[in-house]
Amino acid sequence: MRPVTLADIAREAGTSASTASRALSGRGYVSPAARARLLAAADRLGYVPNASARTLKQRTSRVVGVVVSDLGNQFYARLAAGIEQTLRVADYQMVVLGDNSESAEEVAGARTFLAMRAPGVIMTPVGSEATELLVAQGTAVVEVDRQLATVPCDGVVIDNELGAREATGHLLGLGHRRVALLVAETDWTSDAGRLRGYLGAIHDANVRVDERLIVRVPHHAVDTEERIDALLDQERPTAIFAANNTLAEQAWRILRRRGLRLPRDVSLVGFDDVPWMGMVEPAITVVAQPTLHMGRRAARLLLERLAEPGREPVVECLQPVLVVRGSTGPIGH
Amino acid sequence: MRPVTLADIAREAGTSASTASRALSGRGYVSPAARARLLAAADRLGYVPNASARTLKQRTSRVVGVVVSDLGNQFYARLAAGIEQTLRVADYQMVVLGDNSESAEEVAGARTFLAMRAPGVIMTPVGSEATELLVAQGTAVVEVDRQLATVPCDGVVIDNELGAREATGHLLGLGHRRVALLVAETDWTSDAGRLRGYLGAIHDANVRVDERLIVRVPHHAVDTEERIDALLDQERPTAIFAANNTLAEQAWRILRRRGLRLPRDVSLVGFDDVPWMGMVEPAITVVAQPTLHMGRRAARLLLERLAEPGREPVVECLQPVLVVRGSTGPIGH
DNA sequence: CGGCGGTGTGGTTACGTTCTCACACTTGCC
DNA sequence: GGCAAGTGTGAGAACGTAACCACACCGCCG
Repeated sequence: MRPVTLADIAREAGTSASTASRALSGRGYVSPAARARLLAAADRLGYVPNASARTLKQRTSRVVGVVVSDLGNQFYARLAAGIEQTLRVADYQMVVLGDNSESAEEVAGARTFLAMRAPGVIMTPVGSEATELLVAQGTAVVEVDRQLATVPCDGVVIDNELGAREATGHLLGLGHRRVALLVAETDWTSDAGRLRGYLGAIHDANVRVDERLIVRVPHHAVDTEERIDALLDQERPTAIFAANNTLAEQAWRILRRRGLRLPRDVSLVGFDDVPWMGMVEPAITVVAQPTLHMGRRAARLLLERLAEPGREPVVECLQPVLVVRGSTGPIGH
Repeated sequence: MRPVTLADIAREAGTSASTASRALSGRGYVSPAARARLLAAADRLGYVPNASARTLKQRTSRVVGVVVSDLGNQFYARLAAGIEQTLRVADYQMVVLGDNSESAEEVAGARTFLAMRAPGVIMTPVGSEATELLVAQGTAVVEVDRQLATVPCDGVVIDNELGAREATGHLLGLGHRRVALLVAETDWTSDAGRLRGYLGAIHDANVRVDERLIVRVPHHAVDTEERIDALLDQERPTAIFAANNTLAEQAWRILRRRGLRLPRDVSLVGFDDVPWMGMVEPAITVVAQPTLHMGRRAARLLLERLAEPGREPVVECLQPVLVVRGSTGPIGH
């Protein structure tokens, strides 16, 4: 039951371990005859290479670390799916770790990946420490969805500002003047960009920004509903722009519970298209982002960097697209 | 920039590598003074243990392999999320691989995990070969969602037959007699159980089973819509039981496109509750399964087996629960 | 006082692979 | 004929850790 080693198949084929290694890894000279004997022996004995021995010797592994906030969230799951697909065809493995949007867990994850000698890590960053740690040790890092790094590294983001600007502009174009914004209270570039886009659109329309219409919801907040309720009670917005998919869902539930009709009583725009948004009646107007594609792109960027370590950092910015559906309409009277 | 090794911190603290190893791994005698010096040195130098060296030496790793059909499907993503949560607190890492419901890819994944010397693997199996391979090499395997293993191994499933029986019984109780079944055409226990539950309920109600009402949809089928259309055109069922979340979604879309009203024109029951089902109007009656919990349970089962390898295989069967919502009602006239 | 169990330490080896090097043999070319 | 370049092979040394073993010291008891 002891696993079969290179030495075993070398003995079986009557060669040395060196030759066996060359035959199976495909590097270096091996005569066709010897190669054939070795491959046959490996197959016969059911040889499985020992990845840790290889990693130890080569000082790098075929493992790419991925750290996302929460695999349960559709957005991160799709990101991971895209990453996995791309890595798999390149014969890399994906190790997924969840931080709970906690910087400490993210750093712990980084240490884990360093321990595994992962050549690269892809993450939706929460803080900058993890990236600093990794880059300092020579690990390639790709940030996805937002940029927090204080050191140069690759990234894949979408144009949050543009997306938010279009969403808000769409509402303003329909005549809305009291447009509320629900946004996560983070120091992330994603949320900052969406806020900026919102403000920019309002400014462009020569509407006065009303701070009371901007609801900043902290992470892990338990009183999100109360905040939205308060907004509706006190500010009576005619339209709401919910800047991520969970806020959109909560807003939608509250509006429905209150019996408010979309879009007659209030218009709603979300950010990040998830299945329910296209299925409810009326369907939700949303800024859609190519999530799966972002994952694929991030993985590809990482692979490129591994192939060419000296390359200048690249930050890819993808375009979101506003999908107008039934939840938005002209302002009521 | 060479990574810091045990030897480095041993030198720094004036001890041998052996002592350093004992101090940092916590196994064996080390004087408090030496331990303190070593921990300080490790911290100062930024020591990161080399996981591959450890794995090589100990002949086992802290990595658990997970292979699911498709991370993009909410069901598998939640499963993975539950697994990851549980593994993380036990200080194991999760490597996720997607087969595309292809047995060959599943086997390739198994080889990968053997190469990584993963002590255990959790999978939603597609074939039995991968499990056989793994178990033959001494790797613990937990099957989730369905059982295909030909060798004894642990498993976490839900009572598909019961769930389907309740769903079908619910429809029959509402007076439906032409109850169609949409089910995936696989040899998986999950689908087989759901079919059995459907048949059982119909039989119990003394209704004749009409084979034409049973639509078996092959994997990767491109003509699923046509099949459902044909069912509606030719058989005019008054109720449909869609035995997984994707079939439910397709059925729902077709019904809506045709302008059929739920539940007046036709009743619809799904299997596996996903967010949109509770949000559309009317909401979809569904057999809900504790997906996240299944993932957690599977991981826990694996950890238990790793702790006690000789234990008899355990197959945990969780209970689904029928959530009655608006998509089902008394038969029209 | 001799042995004995507990404490603490370091040397050495093994884990399985890849890589470097040395060497042997074959061609081909000046 | 000799020398260079190409082809093929094996010995041996890493890679960084943990386990095993030997040893040295302490206090204690008979």
